[in-house]
Amino acid sequence: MKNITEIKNIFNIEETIDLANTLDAGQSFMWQDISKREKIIFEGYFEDIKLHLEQKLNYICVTVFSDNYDGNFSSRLQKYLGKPLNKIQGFEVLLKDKIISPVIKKYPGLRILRQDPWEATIGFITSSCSNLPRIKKHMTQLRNVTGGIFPKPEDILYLGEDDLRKLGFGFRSPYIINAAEIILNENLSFDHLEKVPYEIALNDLLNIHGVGRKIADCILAYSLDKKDSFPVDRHVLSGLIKWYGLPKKTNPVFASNFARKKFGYLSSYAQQYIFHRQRLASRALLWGGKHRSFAIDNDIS
DNA sequence: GTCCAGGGTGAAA
DNA sequence: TTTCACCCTGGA
Repeated sequence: MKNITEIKNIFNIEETIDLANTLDAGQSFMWQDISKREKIIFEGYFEDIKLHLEQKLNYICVTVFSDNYDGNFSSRLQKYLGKPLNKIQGFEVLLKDKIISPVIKKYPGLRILRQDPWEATIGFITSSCSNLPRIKKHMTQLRNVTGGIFPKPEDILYLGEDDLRKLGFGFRSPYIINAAEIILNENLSFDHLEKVPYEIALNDLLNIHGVGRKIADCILAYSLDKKDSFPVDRHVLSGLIKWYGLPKKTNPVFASNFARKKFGYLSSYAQQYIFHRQRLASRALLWGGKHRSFAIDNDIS
């Protein structure tokens, strides 16, 4: 049913951002691809306000379905959308990497998001041993339970494990409860994690039951701006083995430490590009194949 | 319809 | 250090 009281506000973000590969390729599970015909549009929420982001050549057209936002909304949204690699000091090092360099040239508009850490934590706990469509479905359902506003830790506890299981979270349900408890008991503060170095933030996150190294690294990289985090999932692991000479049976923690040492503060970008290369390689679409990217090559070429 | 595997983790061998 | 169960569902 169409909501006749729906208010639309439109503004543009005058920057090149590759929406599809930034919002809808594993960093976030909060965006739905609602593209039709030639238009690339993603629907999602920022600060619990419903948005449409439409991919234009050199900018993003933002439609806000609310009147309830302030003058700094746009700049906070820009911060959420992160920075392109070429705005990171010393990024040229990655151009010298034979594996990463061609992917950078293909996807210069790929960014690292700065999501809300609480939402990211729930999202990545949910991602464990699941797949993209299902994770997104769960995240959407969870948001809908609380009327379009993403549930706070207290809402999660109010829901309880049984209701989470009914929503389909399965064995991840108690993990989500535990995350909420740890936040409410003030044993973990995301504001604090943002300020401390990677290692300390990592150890704090590992206290959440159901958060291991991979999920912690995702939270650190994609919501807490820890650019020296390098999440290793099965795809990235096989990429590292295939392209960087790691032994066949390397475990993910060793691989992550190896990559962090190699890429330093460019780790999260390096990881995304290796992930994309592996993702495309596995679909045999990399060179010359059809793919969805409306990124415009500006000053990286 | 049935079968399998999916961006992992924690506990038990 | 290695193996296994854990929930559930999209896609073959």
